[in-house]
Amino acid sequence: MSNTYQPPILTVDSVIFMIINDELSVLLIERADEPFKGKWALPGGYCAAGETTHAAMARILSTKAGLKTTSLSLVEQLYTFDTVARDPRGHAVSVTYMGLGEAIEIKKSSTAQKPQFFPVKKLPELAYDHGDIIKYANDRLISKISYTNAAYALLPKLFTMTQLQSVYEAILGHDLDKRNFRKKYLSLDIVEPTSDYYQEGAHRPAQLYKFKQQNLQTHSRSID
Amino acid sequence: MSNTYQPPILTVDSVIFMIINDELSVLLIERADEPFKGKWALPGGYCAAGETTHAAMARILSTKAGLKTTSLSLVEQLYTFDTVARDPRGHAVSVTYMGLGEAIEIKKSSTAQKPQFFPVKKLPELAYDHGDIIKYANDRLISKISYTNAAYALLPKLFTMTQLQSVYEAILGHDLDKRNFRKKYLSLDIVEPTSDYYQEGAHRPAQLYKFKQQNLQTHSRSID
DNA sequence: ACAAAAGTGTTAAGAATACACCCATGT
DNA sequence: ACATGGGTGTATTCTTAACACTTTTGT
Repeated sequence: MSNTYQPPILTVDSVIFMIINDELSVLLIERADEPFKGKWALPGGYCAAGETTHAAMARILSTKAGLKTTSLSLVEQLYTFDTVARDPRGHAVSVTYMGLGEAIEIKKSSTAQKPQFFPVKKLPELAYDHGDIIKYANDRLISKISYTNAAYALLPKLFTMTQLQSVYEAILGHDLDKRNFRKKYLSLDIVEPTSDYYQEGAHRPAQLYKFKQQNLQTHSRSID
Repeated sequence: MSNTYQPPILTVDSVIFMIINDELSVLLIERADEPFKGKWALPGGYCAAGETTHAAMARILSTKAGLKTTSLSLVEQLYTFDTVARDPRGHAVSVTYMGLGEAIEIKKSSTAQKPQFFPVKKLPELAYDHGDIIKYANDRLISKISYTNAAYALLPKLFTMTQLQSVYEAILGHDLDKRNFRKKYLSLDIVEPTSDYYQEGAHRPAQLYKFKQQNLQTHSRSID
């Protein structure tokens, strides 16, 4: 309004989930400086005038975690936290995003900030309110995967029904019945079988499936 | 990062819903100045350093629309929009909130900006991207009312089953079967009958019910 | 007696759950 | 031949959906 208007500091934090060894895992960075030096934090940083929050997220992920946004198959805004006393520099507002991708190797050499994935069940000591943010993201992911095809973003293009089921089990945190899961998932009509098979180990090869759509779609019934 | 850091402009916009004459309606203000002079807009304004977005929303609703936040039984953050070219003054980020309340009279005298409720089916010409924001809020409301007790925020403490059903019909946009609605809603165990009755017109009086909880609760099955 | 909204039950179809064995492969 | 994970069907219970008449009141 007046020419003395001073906006709050605006930051962006990202919760990047991947399934690693059948566990839902989140990308964290060890803080090199105070505050919270030595603690682990979500990749985050400042959003500047003229830069969208989404662009800021992409820039920060790339520079601080060596992760290209192109490795993420699904990015969704989560929530905007008022964090009046969170940053010692004063009042800040933090826009948070959730990103999902197929498991990849992070190049540790690309930064001094040691990006690393941790299973959400075994998190280290966290900086700021990042524990709350991860909890919020995890809750959102549980509901997204229940009523949408979001699992496509955590799997390779072709995958077996067992892999798909284990993504659900990792996120929902409980086991599912194999027969019921397959029956219901196929009846949702969002995946289709391919003519390829995946052979691994001393057992029958598994048929490979793919999602009909590689973008977020809501389906009729929910999985839980 | 550096001492030359300049954050984007931060604004807050509110989508206030009430049920008026059995129609879902949204609070709008006629713009007195350019840009979009004469068009209708969501109540919104700047968020300043040291002020949380929620506090900014309360202040703006009160000063621009004469509406106290205490008239709202449920306030929920919706989404944060990057609006690079939205405000002619340059890059802005807008945090949006949805507020639900029981239908009340707005004191028009309290401001020059003519706050007024419009049915969401019959909106006037809107400023900025406020049509998109209202659509987003409406979608969120539809899903919230389907799997939570959010309807409590749009009704008086005591209400009849017919009133409750008509809240659902106004939001979902289609009619529901009276017997099935009552059976299912009662089986959710989130409302309870009182010993009071509501007598209006030349017909049998209606039993009054109340919600067991006056805060947001997720329930097991969904209404649609 | 009539108009107007309140209130109430049954049946059929669809969805969810529980549960155990055979199949194809490598060693 | 055996170990390993892949793949499949049925019976029961629960949930949803479709549908019409009686009750209570004021005029």
